[in-house]
Amino acid sequence: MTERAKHSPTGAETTLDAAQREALLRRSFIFKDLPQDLLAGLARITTTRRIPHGQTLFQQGDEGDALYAVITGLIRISVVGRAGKALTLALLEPGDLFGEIALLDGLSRTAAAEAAADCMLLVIERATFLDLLQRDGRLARHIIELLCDRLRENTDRLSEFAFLDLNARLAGQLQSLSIAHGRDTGDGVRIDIKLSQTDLAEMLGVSREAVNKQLKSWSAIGMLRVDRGFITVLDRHRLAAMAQAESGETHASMTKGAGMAKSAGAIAEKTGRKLPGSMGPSNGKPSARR
Amino acid sequence: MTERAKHSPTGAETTLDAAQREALLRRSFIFKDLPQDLLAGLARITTTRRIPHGQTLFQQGDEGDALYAVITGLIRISVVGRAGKALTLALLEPGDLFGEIALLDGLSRTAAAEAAADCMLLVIERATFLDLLQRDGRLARHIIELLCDRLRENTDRLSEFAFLDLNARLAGQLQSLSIAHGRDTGDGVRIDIKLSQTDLAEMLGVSREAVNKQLKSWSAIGMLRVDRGFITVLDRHRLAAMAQAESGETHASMTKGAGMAKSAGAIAEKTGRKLPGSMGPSNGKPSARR
DNA sequence: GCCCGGCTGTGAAGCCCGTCACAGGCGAAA
DNA sequence: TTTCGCCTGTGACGGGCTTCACAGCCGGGC
Repeated sequence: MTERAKHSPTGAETTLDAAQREALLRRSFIFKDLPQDLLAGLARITTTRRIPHGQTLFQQGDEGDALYAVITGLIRISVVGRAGKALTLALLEPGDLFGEIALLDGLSRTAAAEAAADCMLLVIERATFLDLLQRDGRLARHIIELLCDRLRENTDRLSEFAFLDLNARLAGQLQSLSIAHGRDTGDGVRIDIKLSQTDLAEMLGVSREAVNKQLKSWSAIGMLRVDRGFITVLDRHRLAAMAQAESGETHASMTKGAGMAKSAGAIAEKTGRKLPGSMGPSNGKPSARR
Repeated sequence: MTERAKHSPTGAETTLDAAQREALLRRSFIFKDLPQDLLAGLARITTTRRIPHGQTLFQQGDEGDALYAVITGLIRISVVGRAGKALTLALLEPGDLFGEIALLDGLSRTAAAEAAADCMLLVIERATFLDLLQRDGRLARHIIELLCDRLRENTDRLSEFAFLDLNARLAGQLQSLSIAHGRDTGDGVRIDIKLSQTDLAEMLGVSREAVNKQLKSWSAIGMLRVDRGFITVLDRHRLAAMAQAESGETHASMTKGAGMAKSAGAIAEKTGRKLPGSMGPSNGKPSARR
């Protein structure tokens, strides 16, 4: 695997030949079944870009003139409130696409993107992409599916904010993270990305201190272990149970038959959060609560 | 204007001729510039449906086999938490489309839809619509714009949850409502839909009591008037100011230059919440915080 | 080595807002 | 008209989180 992209220490454009770029494109479900020739054409006009850890790629409010795909690394998507507090909307991993909204509707970026690790990205310019979009109906279908996916995630997220307390949200977040970035060790699932408690707090929209205390109390009861910034989930059933708990939990036996929709999987040993009858468009990957 | 749709007391299918349906379709920006023949074809296979106030059209988790457009009335889109609490995601008025997500991606409905007033709806069956979607690229473009719009609204909503307290959110909600449903009376803008305080609470994801108290305190200082369930905004500048306030408001002079993006308009006598440079795809209407 | 910046851990104080518990009002149905 | 259900209004109380204020730790740069 001819690694020609390793140098270029400045973090600017790097070289990667068209065939390699095409292979990378195909990893995103959006592009994966475009006709060969279109994809090859697209690969030719696509560029790659390195972003060092900590650098911001664009700010909320910027012009949206490109679409990105994560090749390696981790991208954090976030918005900031007027008091300077940040809310992390998503953590994107290799294979994920981002920046599509502003690109598609031509308005300003809804959120900022920042490298949460050294990243390599694939960049597709606006004009290029829109052109391609016009030419192939299948691409439009895929974009629509992508957007629907996002919309569903957003709705879920909103429900969590509205219905769950810090406790449950944190548990849920840890579940998602352990699915997306977990590595199975002997005694539990270790979340293999370095996340400060501040990072976690910003994902949930709560204070760092509150996260700290909850984490401590859970590691006290042996539900998880926190080791130099890395979290290992030791008892994932208990974690799942926590994630279920509603704020005003009168554990009355669930009024109606409805409402189950979202639970179901989590307990019964799941890898993703898809409904049974579905077969959606998505990646195939479990989509770590972006 | 031959009103042939007034009877059918059962609330089932009503008659409305194809030309009328076509005219209605054209009111949604999604359809408005489809080629004449396609639109006419679509109108022919479209049906209308009446829903009496209070009836639910579909539940969260149902199969999504149709797309709807509101002709008259008001539709409430909401999700429920396990404790039975509801969160209202949107209040849709004539011209608005809904039910597109489940229809497009084939998964289950993300939320429930219920008539918040007697409604007349336009119904487009799944197969019909997908067929049309395949046939006309412009439709896909419009759908994409619609979805982007929704996504932006969702992100905004999420920020509000994360950054603003009840106070500010309520103010913001009233602002939006007064834009979407306000009628200018001599002494202020009256919100012309009947909303119980419970309704308001469910839109914000807070308790009814809290809404009541806030509303009282505002009417005490003359910022608004509450009269038999109808709210009139008397001092909309003050209301806008309240909507700005951040929870942890240290009114330190805003650390960075960024972050303004969302404020800007509200103070300076605005009618909508669009950024200056924008002019998005949206309806034209100010999009009442769905 | 040593200092500095960012992370972690913790306690105190307080406030926002949810829950509970009523009381009263108004409109619609009986 | 009376009743009943739903909406409004309000106070008490408590808890969950935030903010503030430190202290200790660890790693990395000089």
